[in-house]
Amino acid sequence: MSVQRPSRRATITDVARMAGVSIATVSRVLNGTGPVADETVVIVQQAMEELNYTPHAAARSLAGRSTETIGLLLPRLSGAFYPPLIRGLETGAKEHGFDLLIHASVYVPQDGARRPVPLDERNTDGLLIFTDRLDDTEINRLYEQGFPLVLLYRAAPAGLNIPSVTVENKRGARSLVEHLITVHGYRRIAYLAGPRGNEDSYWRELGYREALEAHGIPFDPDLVGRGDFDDVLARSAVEDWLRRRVAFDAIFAGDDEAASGCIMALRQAGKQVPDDVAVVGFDDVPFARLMAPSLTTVRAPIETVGEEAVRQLITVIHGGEPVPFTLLPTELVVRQSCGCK
Amino acid sequence: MSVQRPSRRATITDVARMAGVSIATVSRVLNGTGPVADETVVIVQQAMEELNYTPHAAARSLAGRSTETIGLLLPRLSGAFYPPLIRGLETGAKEHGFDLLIHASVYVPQDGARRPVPLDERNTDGLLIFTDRLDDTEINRLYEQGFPLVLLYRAAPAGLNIPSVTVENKRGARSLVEHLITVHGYRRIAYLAGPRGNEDSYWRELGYREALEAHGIPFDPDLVGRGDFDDVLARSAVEDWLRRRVAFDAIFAGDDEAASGCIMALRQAGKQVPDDVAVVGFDDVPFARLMAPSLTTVRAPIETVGEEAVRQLITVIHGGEPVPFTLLPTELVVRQSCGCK
DNA sequence: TGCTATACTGTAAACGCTTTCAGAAAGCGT
DNA sequence: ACGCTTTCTGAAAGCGTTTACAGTATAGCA
Repeated sequence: MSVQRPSRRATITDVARMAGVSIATVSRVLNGTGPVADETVVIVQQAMEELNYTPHAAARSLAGRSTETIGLLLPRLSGAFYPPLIRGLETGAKEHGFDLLIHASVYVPQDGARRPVPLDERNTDGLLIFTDRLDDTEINRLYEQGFPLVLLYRAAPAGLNIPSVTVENKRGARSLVEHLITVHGYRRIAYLAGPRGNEDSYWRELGYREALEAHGIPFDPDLVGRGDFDDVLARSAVEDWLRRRVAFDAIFAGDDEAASGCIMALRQAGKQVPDDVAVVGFDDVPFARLMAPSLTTVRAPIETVGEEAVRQLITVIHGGEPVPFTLLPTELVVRQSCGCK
Repeated sequence: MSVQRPSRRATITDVARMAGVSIATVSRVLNGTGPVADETVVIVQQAMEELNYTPHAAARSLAGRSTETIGLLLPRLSGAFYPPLIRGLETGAKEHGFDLLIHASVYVPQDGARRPVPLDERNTDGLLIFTDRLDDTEINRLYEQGFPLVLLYRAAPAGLNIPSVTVENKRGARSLVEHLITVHGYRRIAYLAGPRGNEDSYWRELGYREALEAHGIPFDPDLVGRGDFDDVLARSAVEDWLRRRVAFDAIFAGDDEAASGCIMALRQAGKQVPDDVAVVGFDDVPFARLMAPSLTTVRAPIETVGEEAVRQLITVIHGGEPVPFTLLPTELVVRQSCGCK
């Protein structure tokens, strides 16, 4: 029985010493680079086993090897939207033998002592960037360096050839709003926009406007509010409308999360959904079908977006030619919150 | 206008060269260690600014400095349970100036070529470990090394003094089941357990049994199934019961996620909830109130668990004395899925 | 004036790894 | 016996930091 020293983690040197070889040889058997005698391989492997050796990732990447890890940068993780996305990403990553490290935090623009992003070209092999998590100058730097990047739910900045994957927002929104107009005859339809600058929101609003226009309904700026794709904010936005006695017979909430906020606000105010006011969302997150009333929405293949994004990223990492722009189809899902039954 | 070299990231050496000082000095102004002439500080800072310098985290931690980062290890991120937890963790981390890095992946026990966990004592200052994400031997190693650890939703392995934070599962479950018994008169109450070995599930089942016993209802093993805290699995578990014509008048689904699966299964089978079968969950995730029928459940302060866990972890990191075991109170939330109105 | 303390700065080692280079040993054809 | 490959191995440099250590001025003090 050996003395258990205050177990420092075993290093490559420890393994080398125990196996009676040089660290170079250990490195070789570890990575399968260069020829090593079968006999030596066995000895080294035993030593690694014995010492429970795990290579030090930081040292590894410092010494210039790939990390087998991809990073995901997003502003936050709270919300029903993210779980399917993450699931897709994980599925994709696992499939290709990559690890996924996630950093969720809002991007704080240029303020003197800004924190560096803890996930970058130095500890990952590639980065998935969700919406506006990283600003264009940083994206530029990474891009010019040739670092593998894939954008989620946003297009690449002008001139940069960065693959991006998103969904058919405009088309989905348009068919959703047209459903409200043609099937239910609503004409005062409100829209709750997402966060400022958000691309999804931009396209959804465009779809909304197109639908109105196609049916001769004038666009009324009073009927556009900010829900920020967030239940709490959407709720207060609707409360505000109610207080100001804005008249509407339906709300396109921007996304499902916001839709749930709308429903809470309306219910609180004693309005029936969908009888008094119809509410529709976007995304078809898992709980949409479980809501009361079940939510009419647009199915966006969130999980597929994740898988596809990873696929593109790994293509880039392997030096392949990615699909520059992937637009996944959306589909209207009619349930009850629009007035259908 | 200067020539734009294929922008390699600036290193401390670049900064030193530009400022005309040694790298030691740069390091000193960077970390505020050791005395540096005010004048020099300015010059160095300008150089850093100019070069857009960011220290290389991996190199830093290699050289033995703290990382200002804490890691979160969990089996997965999909499910309504996680967003509030993450939110709590982020709030806590941000509050203390730490970054949070997340690795979500099931733990694969001892199979020869097992992947090392990409988050450990070498790139974080401390680790938050959710349920059974890491096995006891690894926890042991980290612990003996004196590495800061906090356990979420599980107690420390015997003998190890690792802080852990969880919720009053047993008490919550008991009051939930007692509600079903005393208020609604149900006697055939089924229970859907969580994943094998899961502590939450263990205590909830204990609470369930206590409630039965306290009211003279014999425990029937046929009424215990596996839902794994997952909607899909819970759904098929219920379908299985239905197929086998097991009789029950209420289901305690283990958690809210599983409850939603139960409701889908029952609805599919033409059963009314709560009229034919009552369903209750646990956790009170955000969508519980929005479900149809709205879900009777137990409010577990998930977000608070997160905040508290970070607080403990950071206490340990700073060398303080943590609270060894934090048990947060739960509270019965009566809505409609139990039969109340 | 010379001495010592003080303020500042640079040199170099170390962290754990990969990789280039060169050398040793063994096999082969002549 | 000779030289040439081929196979295997080790020494050492380098990745970007921190930090002990060793300076070098400068100021203060006798």
